[in-house]
Amino acid sequence: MMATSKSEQAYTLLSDRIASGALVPGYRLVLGTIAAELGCSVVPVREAIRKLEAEGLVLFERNVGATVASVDTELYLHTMQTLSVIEGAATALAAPLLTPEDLGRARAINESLRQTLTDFDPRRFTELNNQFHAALYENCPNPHILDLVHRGWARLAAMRTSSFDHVPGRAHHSVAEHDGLLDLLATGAPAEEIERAARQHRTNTLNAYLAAAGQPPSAI
Amino acid sequence: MMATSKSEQAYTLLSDRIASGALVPGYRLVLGTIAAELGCSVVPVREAIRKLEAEGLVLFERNVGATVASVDTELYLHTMQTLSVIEGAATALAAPLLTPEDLGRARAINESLRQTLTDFDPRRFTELNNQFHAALYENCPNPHILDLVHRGWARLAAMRTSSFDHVPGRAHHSVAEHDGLLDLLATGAPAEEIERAARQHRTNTLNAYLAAAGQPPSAI
DNA sequence: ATGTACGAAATCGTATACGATCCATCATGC
DNA sequence: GCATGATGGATCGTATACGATTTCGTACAT
Repeated sequence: MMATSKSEQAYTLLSDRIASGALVPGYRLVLGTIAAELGCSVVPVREAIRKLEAEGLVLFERNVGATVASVDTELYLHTMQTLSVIEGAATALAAPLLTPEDLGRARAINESLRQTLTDFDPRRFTELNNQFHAALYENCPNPHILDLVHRGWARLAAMRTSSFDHVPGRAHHSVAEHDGLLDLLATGAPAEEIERAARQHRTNTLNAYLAAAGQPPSAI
Repeated sequence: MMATSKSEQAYTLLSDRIASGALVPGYRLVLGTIAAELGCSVVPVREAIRKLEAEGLVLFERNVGATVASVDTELYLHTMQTLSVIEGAATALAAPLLTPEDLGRARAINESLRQTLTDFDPRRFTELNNQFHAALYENCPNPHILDLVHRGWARLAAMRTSSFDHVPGRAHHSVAEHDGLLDLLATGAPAEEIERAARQHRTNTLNAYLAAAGQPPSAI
């Protein structure tokens, strides 16, 4: 009858809205309101919020309520740093399993990225950029690492604000670095080298943000 | 009146029991039973289980129920691999903040470890080993990474089985590798080098397990 | 004007209740 | 004997209800 439970529906709904930015950080999540909108009672909504809390997407205060995790520059940058580490590992682990078709798709996506550079649209760039990296690490044989990458992205998406959407010139470098990464993968470079390159690519972006925030570059 | 909510009590209770091994993997968590034991209704227990599910400690199947995440050799090893990556990064990031006192404490713990080698007790060794590593990475400036390390340990503790408690000879190597790591830290080696050493140390343990399971060593 | 006390409204936390679903057991037919 | 289908019990999923707690506005005293 019902394919998914109401608590899962609530979880998906809220999760999507936070990721899409429809629910801005700091927004107050009132149980009754959400329940009314979903056409259910508060119990499933509470469960959904508990899950979101465990993932760090919302803050839950006893007897006060839940709010979308607030934008915290520091946390945002820390999450990026974490992601650079995890995604580097994921890419290295997935590399031996990449088929020529996978690489071809990744190259095609990167060409699309290159085209967006002339008429830059941050949202589209981010979207394609995610697709590019996902293509490289998606068949990582360690599901645990893959899960962490996905969670990391969810957090970043939830916290993304206009102030971080674009660092001038970074997009051009990014596309070029993608080329380098693809070449490494095509030549079957050792795992360690791939990991270093993938992480460095992410760290470069992180450092661009850090520099914009007047902070020293990442130590790793 | 009530310091913590019942759902948090339930969460803590179950979390502790799983970590301590009192609840073995595969154990069926029946809402009503747990609720009765806690002296509360099922609603808070459900919330607690949702949180545990989000952390990967329990499996939750719709209309069927929750079970403690089952022992899965593959998942166990994957979690170790993940931890080697995260903990390496955490150690590298924490290294510049280590005080001589911190290093002294770590050395003392490693000496305790060395002493246990003569009359080997796997449980005590594991406990001290955790203390040693925690001393090195505990003041990692990236709370997100630190959180992942803690969660990784919780998962490993929850899944630990007798079959993985001990790989012959590994403990001796481990203590020696600790010495090497301490020396690196004392001389203020670059972050990259520390990360590699910390990760390699973990990867060696992982590979010992993999070898025992007749599998090839980790690629990273 | 500022701070405090109080009361009302909003919201949370959880017990209870009951329908929905699943699983095990047993009966039935082949 | 084995497959198939019915039945009862166990368990889950969630609506509802109500007490507990916080928050906010208002009145009052300083």
